[in-house]
Amino acid sequence: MTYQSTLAALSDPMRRTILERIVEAPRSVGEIAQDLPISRPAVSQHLKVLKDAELVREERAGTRRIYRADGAALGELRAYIDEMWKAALGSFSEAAAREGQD
Amino acid sequence: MTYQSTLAALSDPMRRTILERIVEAPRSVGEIAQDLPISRPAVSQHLKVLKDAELVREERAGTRRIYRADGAALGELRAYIDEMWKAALGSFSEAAAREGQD
DNA sequence: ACGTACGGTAAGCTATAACTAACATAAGTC
DNA sequence: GACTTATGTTAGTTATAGCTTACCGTACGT
Repeated sequence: MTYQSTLAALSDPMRRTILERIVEAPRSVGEIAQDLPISRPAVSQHLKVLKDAELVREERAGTRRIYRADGAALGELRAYIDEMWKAALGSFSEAAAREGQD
Repeated sequence: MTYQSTLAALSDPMRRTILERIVEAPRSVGEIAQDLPISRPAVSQHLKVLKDAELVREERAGTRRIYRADGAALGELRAYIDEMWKAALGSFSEAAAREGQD
């Protein structure tokens, strides 16, 4: 159930946008906030959620803080989704087979 | 951006529990509600969300409705997570390499 | 030491998600 | 056609997520 925080973090579109920027390249809070239609504190709050979910790591550089993507949490979520995906496909192909047979 | 509804649906723990049951085997609403600590209408509402997200298909059988897992939406989400995961690993290994080099 | 830049924190507001209880609907049963 | 079973729908409540504004802390430059 480690992926609870991961899924909760990713369910917000603004947070996904932020994470996508960070994944593309490590960035400071200011850089991230610059292009977004929300205030800098709002970005800070989103970053806290991402950091708590371990989707992102904070790295201090003087007065700035650089945020960098962390793959571990995504890896766990990936495994979970993958498992369910395979199981769901099985359920679906069963249904297809049954329909074809009738 | 098709995975917005998928992620929103999966972000709720109760909904994940419900989906996991359905993935394990197709079930009726009553069967699902039986083991859960929430009311049957609540289950119905969760199922609506799962159905709207196309994580689940409804199949009528007399007065009952059987819910079955649908792999398509999970597949799309899987691809998205996978892409980000790879990119995040890249970002992380860069950092590791940089640390090793210093 | 003072000023400035960068960013986290707190308080307060608003929208919405998740739940229950009560009602509505639809399909089999006699 | 009334009765029952199985499920969706509506109304109303409560908790919480996400936002903004205002404030606080910390590091660097002079």
